[in-house]
Amino acid sequence: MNRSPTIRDVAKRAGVAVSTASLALNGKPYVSRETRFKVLQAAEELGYHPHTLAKNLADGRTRNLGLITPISLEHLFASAGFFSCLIRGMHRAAAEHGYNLSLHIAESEDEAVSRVRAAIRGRSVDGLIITNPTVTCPYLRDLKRHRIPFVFIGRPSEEATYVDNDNVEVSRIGVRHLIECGHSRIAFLNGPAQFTFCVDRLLGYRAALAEAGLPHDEDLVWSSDLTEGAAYQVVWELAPRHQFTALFAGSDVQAVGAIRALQAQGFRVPQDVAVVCVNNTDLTRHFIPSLTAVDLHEYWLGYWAVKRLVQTIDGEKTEHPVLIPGELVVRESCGCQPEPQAEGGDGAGAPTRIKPKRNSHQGG
Amino acid sequence: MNRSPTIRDVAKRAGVAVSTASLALNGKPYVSRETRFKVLQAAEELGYHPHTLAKNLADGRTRNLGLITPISLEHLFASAGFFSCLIRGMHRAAAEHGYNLSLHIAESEDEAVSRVRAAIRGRSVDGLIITNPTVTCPYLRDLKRHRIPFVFIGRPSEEATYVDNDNVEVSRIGVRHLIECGHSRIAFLNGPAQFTFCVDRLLGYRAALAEAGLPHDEDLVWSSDLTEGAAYQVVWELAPRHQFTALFAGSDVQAVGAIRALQAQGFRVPQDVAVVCVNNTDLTRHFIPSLTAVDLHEYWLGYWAVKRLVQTIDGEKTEHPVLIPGELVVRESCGCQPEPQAEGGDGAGAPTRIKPKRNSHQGG
DNA sequence: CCTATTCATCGAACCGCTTCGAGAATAGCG
DNA sequence: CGCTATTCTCGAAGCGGTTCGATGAATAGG
Repeated sequence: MNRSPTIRDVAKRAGVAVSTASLALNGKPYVSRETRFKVLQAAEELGYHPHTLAKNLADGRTRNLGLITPISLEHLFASAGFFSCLIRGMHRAAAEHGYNLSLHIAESEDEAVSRVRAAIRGRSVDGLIITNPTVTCPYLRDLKRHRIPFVFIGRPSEEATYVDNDNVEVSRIGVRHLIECGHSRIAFLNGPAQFTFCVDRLLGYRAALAEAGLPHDEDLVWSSDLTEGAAYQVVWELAPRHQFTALFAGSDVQAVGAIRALQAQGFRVPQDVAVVCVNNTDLTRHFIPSLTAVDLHEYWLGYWAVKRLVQTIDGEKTEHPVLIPGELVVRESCGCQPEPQAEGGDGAGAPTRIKPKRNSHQGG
Repeated sequence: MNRSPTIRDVAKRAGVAVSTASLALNGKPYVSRETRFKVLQAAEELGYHPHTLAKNLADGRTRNLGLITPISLEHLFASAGFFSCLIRGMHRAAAEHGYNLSLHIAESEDEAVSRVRAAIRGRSVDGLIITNPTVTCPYLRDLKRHRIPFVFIGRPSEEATYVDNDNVEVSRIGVRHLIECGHSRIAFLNGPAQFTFCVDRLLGYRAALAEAGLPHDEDLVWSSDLTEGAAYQVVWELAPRHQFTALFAGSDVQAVGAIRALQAQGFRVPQDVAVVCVNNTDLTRHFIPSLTAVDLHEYWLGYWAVKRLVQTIDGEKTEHPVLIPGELVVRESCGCQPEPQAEGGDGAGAPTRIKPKRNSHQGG
């Protein structure tokens, strides 16, 4: 009937054996010019296209990459458009290497574990990318026992291949900018220390100060949940008790909470307190004042995660992590631009981008 | 030797034929109680888990659903966290029906077409979900010719199964709220008419006015691109030339552009002009004033799209579209003195809002 | 001129599962 | 008790590819 043509049909039409057809179709050696031509022609005429599943079953590769995402950290994702960018980057790398991306979203860590296991058991993927590894990392054992290639997005606590933002650099860039704007008393509103990225960012904050020969006042290091309300409260409480002229916030949403608190206490932003934050989002673009932010390049995070995973699958040993540099996007909140941006231009008003020095973050 | 056990191993250990093992394992009838037990036990002992690929090849189903997304409309996605929500909803429905989700992102419509074709040829999916169908809809022919089940997200121009926001309702809800706040001269900043959702929303706008017995002034229907800058320009130009006390904006970003323009001209929001917009996002939550918005429930959009697709795959004929209702989230920009109402959802950044001015005494 | 390689092709086995048709055993019924 | 249904089990034939080992033919080497 209308059954789509198989390689057997092609072989028959070309007058060759199935095995020969397979070789020809796949560009393998040991096929004469004419034979190859005959086969290709037959395939063309028949409108032949290989059956993915069959191919995969036969050669034992699924050509599938699984993305495991415990969405419990959803706000982190959703807020930053993180997820979309990440996925796009992953998708591009996957496409470059002929892989497919399949999604495994989990509402909880337990569910994430069971999804990892299901993927392993069903042998439905050649490798796994796991975002937001937690401290416990319960799947690690399974992954290692079954020798299934995997890459984490985000720095895990235990040793494992991972791709992450260069969070030390990220905050260093942000703080350095504030220093360059002339500030020396810079508060840091960090996220909860349970996240490795917050730990790393604190290092960057200190590094920037040290670099500039500025004293480091531990009292200026604050911390709040990633919500606006939490940030508001912390800043509301701590701001009056300290001397500072600038604030570096761990996220766009925290920055907004902080700014509201500051304004409520009579500080003007950026005149009295300059603000720079992490995460370049719609919010930082459209907030008033628009927020100077460190862009995390989530796209490349996803891209390199897949790249790395593919390398692992191909048996290349690449132990050291990939770190994605951040990039400063200067807007109004840091107060270093005399004029507010041109109104009505192309949306957010063209921001000034400051290129970070290129990190040689990729090995080969 | 560490080869994972196959159904043959199970059969052998249970002392039955492979075919019997298969029946037992899959809970099919015509297997005696004891035999079934023996097989299950053997499987358990061996740690047997079926090989997805083999299963799929054998019974001709891939258990894969493809998501085709032309990302050209990325800003639409990214800005609303649209994509993440959509995907989560899709994922949930897919999981409920035992399907897998595989991603096919395209940077252009051409690429989308080729991805659709590739998916069809490779027979790698049982069905396709296609977001943002365009007017031309070039894949439609292929889809129909190959009889592959598909569902659109967004109303297509041609006839086809689709799931969409109930865009007429969406704007009707928003405008109705403004009317209830006492406004009668309500401007509408719509998006480009090339999008079906903009067309629909205009209908809703008119319906709301008509319902309330208010006159409809065509001069108050404006339109701009979905960017802040475009919105700013349009409002900047048109606002002074018309009498109005409220504005309904087609998106969060447009609303921000409009508000900036209004403020630049000396209008206060919400005192002089009340604003309500479509899209409940981080931006609407955290902007000052926070924006009253119609939440689009993208999660359910994704959920129902998959649900519908599965129905189609199962051969149920369900021609009429699924329309997802919107939901009004009242905040400050409409000026109607919002209650501290609980927002639907998980509370990430929900209006546990701390109000800077009025409530400054509440702190702590 | 004869043998050792290399090249080109083929048939068969296989990947791991489902399903079909057939046969044996048991049950139902007049 | 004989005959048809029903229940249970089995072997074999796919699903649509890849890959291995064998077989000639062509080429090269001595």
